[in-house]
Amino acid sequence: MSTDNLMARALETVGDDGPLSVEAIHRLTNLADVPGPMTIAEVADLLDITPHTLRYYERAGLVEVARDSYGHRVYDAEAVRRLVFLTRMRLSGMPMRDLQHYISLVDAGQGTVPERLDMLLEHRDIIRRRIRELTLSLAATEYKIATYGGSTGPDVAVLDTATQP
Amino acid sequence: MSTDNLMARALETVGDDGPLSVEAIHRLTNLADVPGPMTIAEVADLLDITPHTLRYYERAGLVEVARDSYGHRVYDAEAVRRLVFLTRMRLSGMPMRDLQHYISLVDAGQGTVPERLDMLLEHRDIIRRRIRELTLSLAATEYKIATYGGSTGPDVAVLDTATQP
DNA sequence: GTTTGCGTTCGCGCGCGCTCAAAGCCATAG
DNA sequence: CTATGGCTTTGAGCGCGCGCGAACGCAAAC
Repeated sequence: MSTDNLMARALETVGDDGPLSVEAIHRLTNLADVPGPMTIAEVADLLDITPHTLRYYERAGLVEVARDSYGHRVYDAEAVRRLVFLTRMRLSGMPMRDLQHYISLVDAGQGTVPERLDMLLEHRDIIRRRIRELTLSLAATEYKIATYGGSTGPDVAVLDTATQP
Repeated sequence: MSTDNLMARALETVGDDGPLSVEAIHRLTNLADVPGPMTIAEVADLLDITPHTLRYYERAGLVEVARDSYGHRVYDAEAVRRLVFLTRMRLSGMPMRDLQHYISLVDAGQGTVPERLDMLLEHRDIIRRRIRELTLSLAATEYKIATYGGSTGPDVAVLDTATQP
C-alpha cells in the first residue's frame, strides 16, 4: 500500500495482461472522471499519495489550489486532472524538476505546445528505454533462476535447462 | 554516459528489439567472460560504475577483494562475476539491503539455496510488475502525445487520432 | 619533479517526500 | 456544556537510499 495504488487500479482496469486495447487506454487515461470539488483527503485517496505529498506538489508550484472559508484546500476538476497527469509522470520516473518545467510551459500559454510535445516525446523514449532495460534484466534473472546452481556465478552452466521466456 | 554503460552494451548485444533469443541471453549473461585479475579501474569501466561505487560495495560487505603488494585492489574472476550479478540486480531496482541479504545467504553455504531462489523469484515478479507499470505509463504518454491539445487536460479529446501502439 | 592512479576517511548532496509541532474548526459522546 | 478525537492549516526540519567530493598520502611512471 505504498504509493502505487493508482497504478494498481490501472493495472486491474487494464486486466493485467491484455494487449492494451484502445478501450483500455481510454479507461486508463480517463481514470479520473472528476466529479466536482474535492478535499485533500479525497484527492490523496484517489491518487494514492499522501496529503503531505499534495501540499508538497503545491509548494513546488505544480498546481494551484483554492481554499474554502476555513482555509482548507478545495481541488477543482482542473487541479485534479493536472494532478492525475503529474502523478502519472512521477510514477513513470519523470523528476520533479522536469515536471516543474513542463508546468511552467503550460502556464506560459499555447505558444509552448511544441516544446511540451518534445518533452513528452523524450519522456516516451526514456520509458521505452527503461522497459527494454528491465526486459533484459528480467531475462537475466529468469535465466539465473532457470540455471540456478547457487553462488553468484558461474551464471553459465546448465544451458539445456534454459527455458524460453 | 551515466551509470548504464553495461546495460547500453547489453542492449547493443541483444540488438535492440530482437525477441531475446536464447543465444542473446547467453551472450547477455556471459557479458563478463572474465579474463583474469583486474584493477578497480578496469572493473569500474567494465560495469560502468565508478571506483567509488566499487569501494562502497566492498565496504557494504557485498564482495571481498584481495590486495596486491601495494595495497591496491585486485579483482579476481569470482569477484567480478559477483559484481556483474550485483550491478545487474541494482540496475533492475533491487535495493542494497536485499543484496546484502542475498550475499549473506551465498556466504552461508548451499543450505540457503531455496531462500536465494525465493529472492530471485520475488525480484522477478517485481521486475515484471514494474515493466507492466511502465508499459501502462508509456501507453498513457503516447495517448497524450497523439491527442495532444495542450494543457494537462482534458486528456480525452480526439479519440479518433489515437494510434495503436 | 610532477603527473598519474590508487588508497582511506569524513562528510556532503540530491531527490523526494515524511515527521513533528502548534494551532484551528467540526463532530459526536458523555 | 465540555471533551475527545479527527480533520485541516503552516513551517521548519529530518530521514533514507545511494553514492559522490574533497582532502590527504604513497608509489610508480613520464
